[in-house]
Amino acid sequence: MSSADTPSRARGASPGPQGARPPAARMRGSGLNRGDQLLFLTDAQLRQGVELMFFAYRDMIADADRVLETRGYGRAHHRCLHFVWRRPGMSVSELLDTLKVTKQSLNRVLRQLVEDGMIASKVGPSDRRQRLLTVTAEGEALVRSLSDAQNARMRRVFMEAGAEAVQGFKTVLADMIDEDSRESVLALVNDQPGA
Amino acid sequence: MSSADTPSRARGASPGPQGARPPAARMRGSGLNRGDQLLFLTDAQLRQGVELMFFAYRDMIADADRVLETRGYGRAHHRCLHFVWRRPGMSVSELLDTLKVTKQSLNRVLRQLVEDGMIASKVGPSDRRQRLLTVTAEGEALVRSLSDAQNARMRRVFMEAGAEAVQGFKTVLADMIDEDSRESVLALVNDQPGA
DNA sequence: TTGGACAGTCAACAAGGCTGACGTAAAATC
DNA sequence: GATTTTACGTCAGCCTTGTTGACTGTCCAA
Repeated sequence: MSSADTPSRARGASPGPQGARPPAARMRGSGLNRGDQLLFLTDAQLRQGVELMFFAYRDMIADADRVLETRGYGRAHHRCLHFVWRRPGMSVSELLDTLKVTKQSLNRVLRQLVEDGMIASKVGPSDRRQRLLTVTAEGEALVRSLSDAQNARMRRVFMEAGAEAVQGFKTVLADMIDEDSRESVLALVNDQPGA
Repeated sequence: MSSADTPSRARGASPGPQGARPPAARMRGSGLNRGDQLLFLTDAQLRQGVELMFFAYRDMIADADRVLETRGYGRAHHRCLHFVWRRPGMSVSELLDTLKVTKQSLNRVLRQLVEDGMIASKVGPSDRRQRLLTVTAEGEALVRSLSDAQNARMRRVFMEAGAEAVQGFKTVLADMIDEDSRESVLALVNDQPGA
């Protein structure tokens, strides 16, 4: 009620009831009037975006959770392991920056992973205050099984949705990242593992 | 390395380095060969999808967090409040189903919200075992300020990305939801607040 | 050489998940 | 009518993962 159907700082165009799944209303560039153009900016549409993020993220993360609990690890371990794998040799503070948690919080899981032989930590050659992190062979095996679990879902979804939808998906998500960190985050995301 | 560039149970087509932001490679339906068609299904592309979900979700949730901490509430309160607002008069067990947490976990935050006068709980008229939940005027004001915070980001993103990208974004997220619950979740998401 | 800045560690606490056990009332079933 | 099932609340205790505060070790510049 109230502001739910207002045109979001833009213009008036009531969304009206739409079936449980809008059948890919392929609106091409120029074949629509001003009202249609802004239809996707109503508060109801924005709320749908937020809610979809919640449900999709929850179910996506669950795939990895099932693998993690067999090892006695949590999501924090997963994130830590993943990004060290992505950027071998990164320092603790670099990892801190990408994860945006406190160093004390990170340290707990990092210590476990090092003790378990998943991550190797060695003193930086130029700056001996730093600990440079790499995943061990065992750690890489775990990373692989974790990403396999999540990739299976992604692969199915991408396949069903098609290349064009995937492109839109990535465009929107990239824009959603905080502007301050967007450039560096996208540099990490788009970095090829083999390069 | 290793399986990172393999064509994902499909075919071989190496992605190769691509600039920090693929400039909207608008591949229309039929103007591409088999290799191009499957380019978006490489493991590297799938990994990007997962990572983008992580970063976008993190930054999106942060908007609401800033509002919540001024009230002394957490994300659990937010979720609870939001879905009661979306489905006024829902029972505790219905809320349990949508949130997928245990009743003990929910009960802790729900009790607080009722005590604080954000949510009203009254005995069900037909089944007196049930507690039917609604948000109070005060609760609705909080919901509003929370969604305002998140909608601001969504609005900017949707505006910048355009209707077509938003369509793709929603298609992919909807497909990402567990198949068992997808239908009921989408019914909730697509339900118009005013209806 | 000394004081600040930085990297990382240890300790304690809080939020919010979880399981298990138990109680109570109401509904459903036998 | 007696029994079982369901809906909900609650107590107790555990775990993960976030927080702040206090601390050590290292580097560098005044």
